[in-house]
Amino acid sequence: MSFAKRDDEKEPKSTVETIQTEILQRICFLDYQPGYQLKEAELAAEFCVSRTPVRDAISRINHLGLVETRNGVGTVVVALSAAQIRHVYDMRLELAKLIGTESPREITRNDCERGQDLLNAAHALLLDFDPRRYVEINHHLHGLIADLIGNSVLQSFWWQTYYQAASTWYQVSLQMGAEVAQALVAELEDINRALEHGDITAIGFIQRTHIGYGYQRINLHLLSPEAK
Amino acid sequence: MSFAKRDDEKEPKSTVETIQTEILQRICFLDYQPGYQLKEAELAAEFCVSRTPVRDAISRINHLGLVETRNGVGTVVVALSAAQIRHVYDMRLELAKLIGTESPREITRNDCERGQDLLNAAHALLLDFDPRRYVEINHHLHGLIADLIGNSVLQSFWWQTYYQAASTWYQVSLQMGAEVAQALVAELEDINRALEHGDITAIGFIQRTHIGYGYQRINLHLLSPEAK
DNA sequence: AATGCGTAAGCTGCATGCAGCTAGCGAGTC
DNA sequence: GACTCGCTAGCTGCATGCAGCTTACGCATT
Repeated sequence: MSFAKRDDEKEPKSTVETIQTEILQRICFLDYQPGYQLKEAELAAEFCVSRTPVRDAISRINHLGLVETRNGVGTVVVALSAAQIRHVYDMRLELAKLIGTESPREITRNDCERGQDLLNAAHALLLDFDPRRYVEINHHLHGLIADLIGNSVLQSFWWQTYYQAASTWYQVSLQMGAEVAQALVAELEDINRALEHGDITAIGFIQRTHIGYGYQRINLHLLSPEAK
Repeated sequence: MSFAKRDDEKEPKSTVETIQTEILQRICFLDYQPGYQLKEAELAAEFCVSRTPVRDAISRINHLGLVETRNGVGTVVVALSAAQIRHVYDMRLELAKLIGTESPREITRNDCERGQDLLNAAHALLLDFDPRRYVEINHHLHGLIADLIGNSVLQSFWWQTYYQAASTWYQVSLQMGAEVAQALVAELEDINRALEHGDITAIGFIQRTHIGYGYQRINLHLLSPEAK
């Protein structure tokens, strides 16, 4: 099981993996919005490589369903339908319940420190909100929790649904602004409490709760934007 | 969500997808056993294409964790550890429970007929057992059930765990012989009953039950072969 | 002015050649 | 005889060129 990608792991990643992660982040952070056309030659020039590794990276992202490549046309970032977003969130709700049960690993002192760092960063966000920073903190929080999952298959699935859902978060944060920061602080406080107690099962349920909240926000601000 | 692969869909598949499916089946059917070294040039010659599409196909299979590519060495079929097999089965047990709940589609007359065909094929297997035929029927049964899943993310995950577990089934069928055919007949009888009643939730639980039986067989015959 | 067609530009899919890496074998040395 | 070093065969990673497909623009016709 090797597809649980992390962007802060220490070992040097291959060229293709680097490009893949970069493109993925640009999609999640909405640098590439739905409908944007990725051109292999363009990306190849930017990363100073040939089209071959770029093609490879895009081909892998295809598996997540975030882009669609058509011959003679190009690779476009897909706009997930309301039904697909619901499917992703339904699965995340179910997967969250399994985090605590599927052979988790022990919580270490290091985990607690990472949680505290993230909480501090979230507090800073309350004073000076920045959508990109918000998504970055979310990203690190996801990495922290994914690391606790012992079942490698579940870990992989958890990452896959994360990437599929991430861009919607960013859209919401653009519309709601600092409001989402408060929700993030609340989530991190809950999670830090659970980390201190070494209670992974609780972390799963906390995640499940806040995923539910997040989906409510998406329903209000994306799928029914007239209610804004 | 485009990675729910089927080998019997009607639309013409691209070269890369064809090669990918073929290699995947060879791994699942143990034509390529763990440790076998896939050579791009060799496969390219066999499929009468260049190394490029073969590389692409192998790269995609990498996501399933079934092969591992190392520079200068080659691509070898990995042997899943006992822990990984357990992880896959644990996840399949959980996913099976969701089949009936995550927005399934309606059961049609066609589904029932496909189920009957498979049952007949399984009955034939009782008289003249053939391990490959056994796996093929299992494969079609999986396709039938995966088609009933309405949640595209769950459908994708269901296929992913299927490919990760399939090769272990084949190993067991080689050791147990006709015995597994009886289990397959029993499973298909249960599933056909549920199909006739249009009860998808039941199908999920039936799958869950028989996945449990399958894991027991694997524990007996693969992970503790001395108990044979 | 509207419509149909042809053509060209731009993109992806694939083939091929070369560079870099790895492993294994054999010669040389202690 | 055992061990070490170097070389070579074979593989993957990447660059580049060409063919095929798609789209859009412009021109001619009605």
